Order: sequence, then structure tokens, then C-alpha cells
Amino acid sequence: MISKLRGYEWASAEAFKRAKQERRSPIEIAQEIASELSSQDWVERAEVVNGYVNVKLSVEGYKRWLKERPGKKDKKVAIEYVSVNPNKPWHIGHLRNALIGQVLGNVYDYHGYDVVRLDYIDDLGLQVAQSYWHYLKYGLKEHPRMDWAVGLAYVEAAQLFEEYEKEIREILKEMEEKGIAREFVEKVLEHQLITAANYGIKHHMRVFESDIARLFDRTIALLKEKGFIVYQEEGELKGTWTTKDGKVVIRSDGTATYLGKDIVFQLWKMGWVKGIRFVKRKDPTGEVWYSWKEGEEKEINADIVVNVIGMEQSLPQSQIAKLVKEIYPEKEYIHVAYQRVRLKDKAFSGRKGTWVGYSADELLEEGIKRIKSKELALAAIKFFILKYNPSKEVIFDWNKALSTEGDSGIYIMYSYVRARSVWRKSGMGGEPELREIDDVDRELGKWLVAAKEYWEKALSYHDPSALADYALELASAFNSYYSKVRILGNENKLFFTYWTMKRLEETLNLLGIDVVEEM
RNA sequence: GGGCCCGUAGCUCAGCCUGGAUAGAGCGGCGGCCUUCUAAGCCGAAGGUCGUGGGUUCAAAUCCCACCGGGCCCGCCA
Repeated sequence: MISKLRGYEWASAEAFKRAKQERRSPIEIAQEIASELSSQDWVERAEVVNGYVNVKLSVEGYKRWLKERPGKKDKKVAIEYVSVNPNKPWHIGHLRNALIGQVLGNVYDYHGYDVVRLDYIDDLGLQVAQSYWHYLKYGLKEHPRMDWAVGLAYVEAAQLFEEYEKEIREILKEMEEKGIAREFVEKVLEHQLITAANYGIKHHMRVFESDIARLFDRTIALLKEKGFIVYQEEGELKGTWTTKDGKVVIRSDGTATYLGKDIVFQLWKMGWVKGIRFVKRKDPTGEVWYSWKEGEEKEINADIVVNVIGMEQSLPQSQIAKLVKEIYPEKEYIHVAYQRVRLKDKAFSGRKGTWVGYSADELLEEGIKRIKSKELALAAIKFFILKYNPSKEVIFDWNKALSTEGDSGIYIMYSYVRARSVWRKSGMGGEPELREIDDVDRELGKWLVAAKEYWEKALSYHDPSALADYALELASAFNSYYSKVRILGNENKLFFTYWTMKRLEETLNLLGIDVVEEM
């Protein structure tokens, strides 16, 4: 019945629609809606302005709406993010993936879903093979961080690839058959995870391709048997097994393609195949379940699979989605496609080494240098990356990334700290009692009750930038409020200040940003 | 050739899904505001053919079609 909520304003497009259907004046209908609303106890007054129904919430309305929380959902979400090749340090692009994934996990969590955070470790990829080959041949580069040492070596290895392809493929085969590189990979991973820990990126499980590989034969047999993949009898693809739209899953030599391997992993998440074992380990981010050849068998049985993967992989992702839809029509398979972070004139490339100078850790270091606080530097960086809609390319700029004014994480934090400081000085223990509301309160109040709308948007669009938008709107409304009214000594004003503090803290937490007490 | 994403103020973006009140922010530039709850802040003025052209509609930045510009993808590679 009511369309756009902006706290105390409902734009009543509804009136226009009904006016057309019922052949009546929209103003008349808007007036009907207004008087209907006026009788509700959460409404103080509703009136028609320019054909819109403006609603002023009552004291009762504010009290009730501000406390509203989503209920528990009976759905399990498996969200995969980061999944960086274990042969280089994280650069700012990987960080974008990590932050989007972390925040979407938080958002699902907030909305009552059962969330499992997954990290996929491709320890059998060609990139790792190149790095491992280089390591065997030339030893390790001098660097305190293994991810850096290997990342720098990889740039050289990539240049030598054509010349030594045969040798490298031999190594890859040995990796697959004997697992010779697992230890090397885990060492790199451990150091990559120092970055994850710095940024507060968490997972429940890390799944290695070498462990998923144990499920290949069984899964593929099942896919064949049930007719989800088809055998090509003739033509260019003769002897291969493909998806129904002709993408090769099993090569004519019987090995799995990248797509084939990914399908196995995705189906495992949904419980179509089972049998991966895990051991609990302590890594730089905390306690995490690592897949391993022995240990406790675990399954997820996800109802919703969310994968944070670059936009350039849209095509294979849509093919997997199609296959999953056939097997599980009731489940959701979501590809959160994000655009790259790049420099004005070039992209970050692991192979070309253009990430040097733009690693996630260097960004944090520079942030701490400029802002003089790790917490605030993290707030600035995270906010900068998350405020862009994932479908937009981010052109990296040091000054913007580490900005302390305007549309920035520091601005939000400052507003929070300001509200908190006033609150502390008031000496109020709990929630202040609201008795009356004036127009200045409503300017702020409308943003307080609008949180739900923005957070739901973040959920349904898989878009953390909705949270950043909300935080900015609320912070800005509060700063304006602060400059207009004297809060201390006025319990009604303290009510709005209290809720601003709460909302900003909640929003920052959803964004994966820890609040500070003062600044 | 086919497909996906982006195009809104000098610059960086929000709004588009679900059409409706004078298209909103930040940065930069201009002018104000600290003896009063944190000035990392606030207020004011300036700045817009919402890529272009059609269409649908009482109404289009928003929906549909075509085109233009930028990025990406389309291998039995990974």
C-alpha cells in the first residue's frame, strides 16, 4: 500500500496508480490514505503535500520501529570469498573481494541466516606450479614474508613459462599425484593470512583443491549417470563430456577442466556430494577448519551459495548457475560480480608484478603513517573500498583511499565518536525516554528508521555500498542536528543521539569496521 | 560476430530493480561559523542537454529499442 519509506515521508505513488484504476482524483486517494494512517498509533500526523503523503511518526512509532530486528531464517548460506591463488601477497583488488565477502557474510548474519564463510585454496593450479617450479630451480627469494618472496619469483617464473612449459607441467602432474607442493602452498597461505588478519577477514573453512579432487571421480560419475553432462560423439569436441550448452567439463583424455573442478566444489557446498575431511587449525586469523586427507568429515548443505568472484568470470559462473538450477531448482546460486581495482593507466597483475607498491599491507602501512592510527586507517580504507557499488570499477588513488574528510570512514567514525561523547557526558544509563518530537528531531529521526530499508537493500542486491550510503546519510544528519540543537540536558534529544550512536555502531560493524571510543 | 558491466556537476560517486515533490553527496573553487555538548565539523552561494536518438506513459535519470564511448568475457588454457 505504501511505497517509499523515508522515515516520516511516504511518497505515495500508490495514489497515482489507484487513481488511474479507479478513475478518481489522486489527491482524493492520497487524502484517504493519509487519514487511514492518522488513525494508527505509530503515526502522529499524516498529511498530503504535492500529492505525497507525508507521515510524522509518533513517539510510539519511534520506540517500536527503532527496536525492530530481523528474525531467524531457516536457511544456510555458504559464502566464498578471497580465494586468492596461494603464490603472491594480496593486492588491493584481492582486498576488495575480501571486504565485499566479509561484509555480505555480516549482512546475511544480521538478517538471521546461518552463514558459513569459505576460502578456496587452489593448490593445484598452474600459477602455483610455476611458482613451485621456480622455487625448486632457483630457491627462495630473500624476503621475510613467504607470500612476497613467492610473488616476486612468480613474476620471473611467468616470463620463463613458455620456455620451460614442459618441465612446469611435469611438476604440476607430480603435485596432483603426490601432493608435493602442499607444504609450500601452506607456508605461502600462512603469510597471506597475516594480511587477512590485519583487515579482520575471517573464515570458517579453507578448502584445498587437492582435497576436493578426491570427490572428482564420484561426482563426475554421478553427473554422467543422471544426465547433467553429456558425451560428445562427434565434431570438434568428440570424446569430451560437456554441459548441455556445450562447455567442456571432462576433456577427451579424461581429466577435468577448470569448469569441471569448480562444479564439483559448488555441488559439495550444496551437499550433492559429500566426503571432505577437515582438521581444526590455528592460523593468523584464528581457529579455522582446514580440509585435509584425514580428520572430521564435514558438510554444509547450503540453501544459498554466494560466490564473490570477479566480473570477468561471469560466463563460466552463469554456466554453473544453470547446471545447479537443474539439480536444485529450489536453491540459489549467486555470483557477486565485482569490477577491478586499477590504477589510472594499468591494472594490477600478479603475473606482471604491477601489484608491487599496491599490496593490501602497503596500503595499510601508508594509512597508519598518514592517519596515525591503525583503527582509523582501517576505517578509512575499508570504507573507501566498500562505498563503491561492486559493479563499478575503482580507480585507486592514495588521497581518496586515505581521506579523512567528506565521504569517508573517518567522517562516519568522527560522527559516531561525537554522539558517543555527548552520550557519555549525559550520564544516562540506558535508553532515554522519548516524550516529544519536533521538526529538527524528525530530520534526524527519519534516517534512524530508514536503516532497515538500506540494510535489506545490501542483502538483496549483495551490495555493501548500501551500508556505506546509509552511514553517510545518518552521520551527516547527525552532524547537522548537533550544530542546531543543544543535546545535553534534553532527554528527547538524547534519545535521538543515543539511537544515532547505536545505529552508526551497528552499521560500521556490518561494514567490518571496529568503532573507536575517541579521536 | 555473440554476451556482460559502466557512462549523472570540473573530478569521484549516490539515485535506476519497484517511473512521480525543486536530480543528491564528497573533492576542488568562492563566502561565512570555534569563550558554549569533539571544527576530522557546520551553514550559504556557484556548478547538471542525467552519453545520443527514438518509443511507452498523465509523468522517464529510472522502463523498452537502436546507436556512440570506455572496460571485460566468449579455448578440451587456468
